[in-house]
Amino acid sequence: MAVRNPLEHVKAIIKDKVAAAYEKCVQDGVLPRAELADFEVEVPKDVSNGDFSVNFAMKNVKLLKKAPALIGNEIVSRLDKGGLIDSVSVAGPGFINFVLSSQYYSQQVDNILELGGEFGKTDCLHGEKILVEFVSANPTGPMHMGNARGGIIGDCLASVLSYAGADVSREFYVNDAGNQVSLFGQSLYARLYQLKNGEDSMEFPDDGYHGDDIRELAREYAQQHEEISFEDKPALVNSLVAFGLEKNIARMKSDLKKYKIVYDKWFRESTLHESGYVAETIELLDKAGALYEADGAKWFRATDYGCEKDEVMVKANGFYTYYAVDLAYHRNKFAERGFERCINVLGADHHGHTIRYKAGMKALNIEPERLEVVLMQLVRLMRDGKPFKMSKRTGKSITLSDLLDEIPADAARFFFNMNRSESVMDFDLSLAVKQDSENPLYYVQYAHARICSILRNVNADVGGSCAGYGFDTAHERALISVLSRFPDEIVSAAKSLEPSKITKYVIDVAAAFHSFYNACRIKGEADDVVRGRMALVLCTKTVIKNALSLMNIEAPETM
RNA sequence: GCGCCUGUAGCUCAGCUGGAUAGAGCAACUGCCUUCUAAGCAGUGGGUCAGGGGUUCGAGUCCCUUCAGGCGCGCCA
Repeated sequence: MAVRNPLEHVKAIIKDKVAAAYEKCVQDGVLPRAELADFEVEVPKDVSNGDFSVNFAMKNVKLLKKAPALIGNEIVSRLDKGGLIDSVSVAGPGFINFVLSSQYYSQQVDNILELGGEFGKTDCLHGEKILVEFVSANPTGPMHMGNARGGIIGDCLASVLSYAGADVSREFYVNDAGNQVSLFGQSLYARLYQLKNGEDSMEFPDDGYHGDDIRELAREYAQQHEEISFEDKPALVNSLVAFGLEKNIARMKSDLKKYKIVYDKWFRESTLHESGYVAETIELLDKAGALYEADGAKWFRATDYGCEKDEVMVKANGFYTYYAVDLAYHRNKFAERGFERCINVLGADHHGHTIRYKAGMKALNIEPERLEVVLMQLVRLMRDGKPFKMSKRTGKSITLSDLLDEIPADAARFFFNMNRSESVMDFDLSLAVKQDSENPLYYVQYAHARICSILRNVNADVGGSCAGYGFDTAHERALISVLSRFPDEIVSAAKSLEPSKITKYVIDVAAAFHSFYNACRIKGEADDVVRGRMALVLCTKTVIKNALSLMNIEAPETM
């Protein structure tokens, strides 16, 4: 019977054994009975301290009124070792350290072999329905570097959550209505007019979109429409907006696809207006007594729900604010579509939104904890160790597709998921494109390719079992304990909403493997050694492959 | 002014719900290929965990405070 999370499993066993030993201590009268503080079983940083350590004695030093070392010794002398444990000792400030047996190690290896492609998956989120919204860039122009990072973080986070057993949807919210879109239309109109009547025929709106992509769209529009009449401006603007949005959205989809990001849903803001959902949301707030009128506008009493100031919902000109629409969108996620949790990956410049969303949710009677925000610091682009300047004059900066012209999608995916999202990130283009050890992706992929090479070169009947081989060397054991951690790493990444942990982890796996590879030969060793080590190599391959496939990165057979 | 985030080795960053002598990678130096991929391994040097208080068996981690950097505070989105 395979164990999905072996580390958690063995920790629970050890914990029970310690608790039972304490019970014996009480019966023997060497320790007083007390309501125990919770204690932990953990993997020591320094593996020479053992496979697992328990802080029972330190946690309960006050309750038990004895020195930690003494408590530890009493526990150890009454501990039932069973087949799993080789030795137990007390060390340092009072840790009870466990060294596990050969049997334990071969069990771990067989367990991973048995689970294969399933190893790493757990059901710690047992089917929770979770929506992850990420990127959601304005469709008024091309995507930039911030979107590149947010895209990877969101995509990998979604994968982590589904490995942890959740029912996950990826969503892109398309702002295809509102003020920005109307500006987009005005900009397109102006460029089209200039195109037909000369550059100086019309002044370009100050707050319009100055990028070249707008000119390009106007040109394409002109090519595809023979008769263009400037007389009915609203009609032309509408037509331009529809044209431009479709072009831009299609382009975002294809850029993201190159980046291996595929969404379950592209949710359009306009649908919230068309269905009357925004109006309905405002009505609900009104009924809850959370609205008032002032200066011709409708305000939300956000201060009653923990905000610093109230917010306008309906402007004096009758239009909804961005905030009102966004709140309706969030109500739609929870109330209409039944997501239990929603996670938004946002750039740090949007952090002020969080408290306002939550205030609105409270007023709408939706538990605010169900919305979680992953704040992502922005990316500083570097080249050869120096900040990479983008030209302001032309309005040009590095777009997501420019990035993919320079570096492979996998390298970008790995890099953008290396740091925790809240750290400010320097992204060095010249480093990412280098195919050597400076890029940790190749370090990991190299480990996988090496493994595949071993599998090609060594003829061994590994048949899915290490057949009880003891794994007595430090390198073998270190590798096995790293491998066993995988499901636990997924759980930890899922709980902290931090997919970068998986990247860090897979680097650890590669390091443990390379180390093992250099210390332990396989070819030419005795039969049982060959069988055991080949099984271990297969396990390592499984873990690297599973972790990389979670990140949607290739695991090459040769390099 | 108020709020959020950040500050760990020369550089880029880890450090799990507080745990043992604070760790990797890069850069520098020294070793290791007649045997499974040297895109690798082993080793050396490198630190006032921004500063100062506090909480306790124990603080890089929690609380307070000062300093430094980033960002946000529109009837923009």
